[in-house]
Amino acid sequence: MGGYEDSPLKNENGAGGERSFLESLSDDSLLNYISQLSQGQTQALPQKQRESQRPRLSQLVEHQEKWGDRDKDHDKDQDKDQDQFEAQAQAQQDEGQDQYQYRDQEYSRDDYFHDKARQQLAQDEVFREKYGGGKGGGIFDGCSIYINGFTRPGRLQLHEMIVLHGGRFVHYMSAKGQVSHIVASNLPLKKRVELRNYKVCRPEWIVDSIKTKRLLPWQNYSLFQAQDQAQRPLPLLLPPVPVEENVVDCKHPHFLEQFFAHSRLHHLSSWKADLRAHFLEKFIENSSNPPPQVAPNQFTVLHIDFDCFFASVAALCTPDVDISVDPVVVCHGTKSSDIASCNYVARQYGIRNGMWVSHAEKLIPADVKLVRLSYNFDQFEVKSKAFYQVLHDLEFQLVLPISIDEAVCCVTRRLSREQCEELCQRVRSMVALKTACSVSVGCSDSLVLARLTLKRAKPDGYQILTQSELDQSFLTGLKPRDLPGVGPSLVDKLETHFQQRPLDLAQLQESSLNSLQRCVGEKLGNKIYLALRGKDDEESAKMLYDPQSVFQRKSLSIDINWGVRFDTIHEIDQFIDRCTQYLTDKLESLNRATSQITLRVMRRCKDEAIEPSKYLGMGRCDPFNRSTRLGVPTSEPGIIATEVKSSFRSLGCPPRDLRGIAIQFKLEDVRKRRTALQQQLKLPLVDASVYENLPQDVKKEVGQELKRRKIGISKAAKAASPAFRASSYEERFMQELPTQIRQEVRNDIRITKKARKTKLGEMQEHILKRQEKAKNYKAHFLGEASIFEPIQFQGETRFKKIIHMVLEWVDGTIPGEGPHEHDLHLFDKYLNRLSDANRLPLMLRLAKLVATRLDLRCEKYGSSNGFQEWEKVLLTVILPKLNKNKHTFQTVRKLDIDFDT
DNA sequence: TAGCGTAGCAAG
DNA sequence: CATCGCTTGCTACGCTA
Repeated sequence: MGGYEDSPLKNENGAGGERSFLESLSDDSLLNYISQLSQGQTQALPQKQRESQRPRLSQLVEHQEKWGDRDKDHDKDQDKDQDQFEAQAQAQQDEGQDQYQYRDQEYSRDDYFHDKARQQLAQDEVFREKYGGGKGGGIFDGCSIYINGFTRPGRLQLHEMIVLHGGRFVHYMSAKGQVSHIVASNLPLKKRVELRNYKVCRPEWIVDSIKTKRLLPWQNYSLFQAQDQAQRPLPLLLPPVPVEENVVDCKHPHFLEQFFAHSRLHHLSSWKADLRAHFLEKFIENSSNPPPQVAPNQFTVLHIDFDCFFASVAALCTPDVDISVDPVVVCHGTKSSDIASCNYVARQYGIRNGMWVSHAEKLIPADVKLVRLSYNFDQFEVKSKAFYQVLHDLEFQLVLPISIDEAVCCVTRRLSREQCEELCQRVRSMVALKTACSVSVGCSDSLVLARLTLKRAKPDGYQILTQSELDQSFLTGLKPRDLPGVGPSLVDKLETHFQQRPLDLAQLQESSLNSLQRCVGEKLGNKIYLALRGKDDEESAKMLYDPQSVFQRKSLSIDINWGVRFDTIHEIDQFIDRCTQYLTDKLESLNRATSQITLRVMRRCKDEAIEPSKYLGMGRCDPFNRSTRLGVPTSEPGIIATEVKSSFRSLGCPPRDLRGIAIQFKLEDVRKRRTALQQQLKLPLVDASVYENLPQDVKKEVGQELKRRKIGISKAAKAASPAFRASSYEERFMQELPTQIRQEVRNDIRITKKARKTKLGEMQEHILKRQEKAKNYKAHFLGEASIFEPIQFQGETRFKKIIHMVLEWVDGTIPGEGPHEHDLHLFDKYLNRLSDANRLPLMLRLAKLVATRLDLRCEKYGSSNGFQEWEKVLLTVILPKLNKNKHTFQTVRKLDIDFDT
């Protein structure tokens, strides 16, 4: 089984930006190709040749068999489709809204576009012969040119010029490697980024080359240079664009980055994750040595923690601030800004961490000045590093990271009181020496007591107490809140349950296990019961006995609950895309995958002000959760984003009421992954013997490509026949739909298939059942921005009727002048509404049907204005809509249809 | 009764 | 100016097969 190190090939575009031949293949084609190579059926071409000739395996291997009688069958298929349509339409006439109908469409790869491309190549040839373009010796010999968007001169004229002068006119950007030049007059930013590695030039390149009768250097006509110059602001009219430093608009592409850069909580979380990862790394590295086994009750632990870490470090970095005299707080602002950390002088006035600055100001006497310091995240890291270095140098058997400023250190034997004293003092003086900050230390023979003694030791001190020394007097001064795992909510529960406010730990110790469990639940009750006796519960002790499992990452998530203000679902979609990208990048670097995604949406409470008192804060919100199982682990941003967007819609939160978003991935178990799962879940595998048989020169390349795609090489797979197990395209297609839609499609297929075979009665029963279900579903989810709102076109909401209408419209206008502008505008609006509602399958189906229609009429009307107009509509209106959601577009890419225009 | 999805909580 | 309310993991609880 090959390892899965970080993929070196990720997005690695070579000069010229061409994808390598292997990269351009779909998984199936790749596997097919490998197996053929292995059997010597396909000639392994040298790199150069492969690049230029670029055999379309998809065509060679899979099309050929079907090609012959495909055209003949086409009309028949179409009729059959229509019949099915009618049958369903009939059966569902009374349902009124059959919006969720999808049909078992064959989205096979031998599609309109391939047929079309073939035909057009042939046409070009005819054209060239007819008008006597140079056979060889043409100006554009060897150039494959693609025209993007509106140009001047127009597409048709350029097409003619290119073909007549020996060039190849590329109609669709299906495999980007096939294109040598792209001609465009203007490109939107997104496109520019996408195509930045291509030779993109203005149409004048073609015109001028023909004029001068030689191929001019394309660089002189580079579109990007021209556009960059055009976009540069005039120096006097516009003020210099400031470097955007503080982006607080969540619609801005760099919002996440900016927000995180300033968020203390984000820093705390990621520091913690880093520390844990680092710990694991070391732990595994050292596991060749005898691993530090902690025997039950035979250890000493020190819980070590900085005194008001942020405040101390920030004060150290600021001259004229004395942490022992001035009341210091660390915060961003002056009013509704959270206090991240305050020193003990400030605490004397009742100021606490988490309090708003405005509140703190009120607590301070008029003659005292509250010192507000800003965060210095870099310095926090520096101090923390020094801190952990000290701990490592002290040669504890275990240094368990709790957070940036806090650690639990373990000695795997019981130390005498004197030894404990010495150790505590040693730690404190060493840290003070290296960081100029004070830490406090709690020391005991259990984790929980170390934690409690630490509380007592603060600030700037240490305390030692063993389980046997624990008595009433120690507990008397402590509150339930001091127990680990007990927060405000549990305190309230306990105080209510025991009718004692405030509640003392000494009192609580007297209550029975049973009583505690009734109050807070089984496990928590037990945990508190044990803690009051100085003992660790099993869950907490795991940290000592099996730190590896405790520190192993089990989930990955992103939470944004500040600055979230959107107006439209598109903006939210974009935001989801960015969040997903952020997470999948991490997934990639962790080399892990997810198969369960949870979306949490924070929605403004009905009675909460639009703008809460905290600047850009979330205010009071209602949370909504939705989780989805993918069935197959993935790290593909496209698949994941589709899923999340779908979940978002199903929660029906109006865009303007959104105040927070969280996306969480449950991670696959690291040990089970890749071996058992791959086989169980039918991920494609390449047989090791097949791989071994590959010619040497290709083997390495193929190996890298397989790794990039996370396709395993299996020694176990059957040596002989099917070299891989790849699911059908239909299945693949389904895999990439949002689960919710997928379920509907599946359901539909099942019903259609069954209805074909079974008796009328059964069919009706099914339909009744489904109607019922659909009704319930609908009742549940009807709301703003729901995906289930009926979408109208020409006063019609039934999709099958709409399809009929559109097809009639297409048919009726092809022989003439094409669609009327007004009609087109209405159609465009309808498509937008579909797109807004994420009704991808409907859009796909519509696109596919129009494409098929054009295909059918091509022979007869191919040269008519109407046909060409419609072709333009397909390429510039319909398909770009599918492209708009790049993530869903993936589905399409896999099918080898390229919807780029 | 196990397993699932959702919600809530605590921690730093 | 404001302000940067994250992220992980456990537990409880209600529901359903």
